[in-house]
Amino acid sequence: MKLETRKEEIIRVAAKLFKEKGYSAVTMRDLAGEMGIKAASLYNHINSKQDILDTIIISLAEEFTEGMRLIQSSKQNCIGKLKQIIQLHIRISSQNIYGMASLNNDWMHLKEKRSYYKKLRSDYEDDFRGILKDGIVSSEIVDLNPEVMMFSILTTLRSLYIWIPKKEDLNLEELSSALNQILIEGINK
Amino acid sequence: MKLETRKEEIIRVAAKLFKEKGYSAVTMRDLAGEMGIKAASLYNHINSKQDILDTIIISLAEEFTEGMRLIQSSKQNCIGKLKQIIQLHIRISSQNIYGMASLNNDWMHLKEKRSYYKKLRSDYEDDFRGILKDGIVSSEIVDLNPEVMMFSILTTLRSLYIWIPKKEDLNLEELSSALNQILIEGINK
DNA sequence: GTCTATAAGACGATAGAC
DNA sequence: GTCTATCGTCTTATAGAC
Repeated sequence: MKLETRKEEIIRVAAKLFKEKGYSAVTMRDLAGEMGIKAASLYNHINSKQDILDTIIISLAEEFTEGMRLIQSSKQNCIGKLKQIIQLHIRISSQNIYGMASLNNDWMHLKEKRSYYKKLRSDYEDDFRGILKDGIVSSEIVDLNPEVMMFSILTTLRSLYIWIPKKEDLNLEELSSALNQILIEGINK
Repeated sequence: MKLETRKEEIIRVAAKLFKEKGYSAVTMRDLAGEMGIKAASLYNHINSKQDILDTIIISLAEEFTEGMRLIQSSKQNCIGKLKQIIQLHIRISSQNIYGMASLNNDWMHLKEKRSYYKKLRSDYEDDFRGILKDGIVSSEIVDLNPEVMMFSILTTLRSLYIWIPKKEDLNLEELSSALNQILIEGINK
């Protein structure tokens, strides 16, 4: 297991603070204090506050893009792909709880990388929508507005970072199984 | 129809800016600029930036609390109450798209009112969970982890403010009907 | 009700010593 | 790699003229 560099430590601690207060409300002095050093010392490892946010968000967004690429290339039906998407979100979210908060809430503070991020997100949603539309055509899923279906499932998955740390007694296999049922079969008996 | 006071206008415009950039990233100069006046002039109508946020968030949180109180006092089964909760979120969210963003993303920037807000939210979730648990006991809904069911439904409803303005061609009755089906019956055919 | 001027401090970031 | 000192700018908010 590779040791964490100082730069990686800064990014990890920054993501934790960004989750608590949001990017704009976290100062370089806050971050330095949490690291046990002075604010000026941070600049020996990173270029700017903006760079930290860029790194956190873009690396996560690319991870989702790569995950979706693998799912798309697998030969499965709609329900199978949806279950894999649920798995993908649980895996990435549980591995990077703090970063997921920035991805969801602070992407608007990206500058040069903002349009790139929006392209990745938009492509991801296009793939997701395509899977649902295929499922409607093949009669695997109900013929309801695919936009509303995607919205409902995706917002649940995008909020996992809030709930996973609050329910530590709930293991990830149990969560995965419950979400598969709830999101796909519903809660009605 | 009552005319909007200057103070109400400031709060409405502030909520719009808070949705776009978050509370911390919006300056009083931004807000004044959007109003067509100077920043100092704002203080003739409001006490502080903090007060604006307090007003936006607490009034919405109390609206949800009151809505839940009415639903609880109505004699309905679990599914009936859930459908009313869906209606409640659609109604409040569509009437105050901008404010919902602050309620969801900027509540951590409350100061004196923060614990009051957290109490309202926690009570709301307790009521929601209670409805689901009753539904499990009466065999109306499936016997899955009520925490995960609540998480899934509630995060979808709490994110409505993002999606409603993006899908203006989708009217609210259609949205309501689709959400009832998706959240309760699932998407499986 | 809006303005100009300004207080008092916090902000991101840099220079240069050690 | 961290420090002290500091720059130039932006921040919320107030005082007082009109």
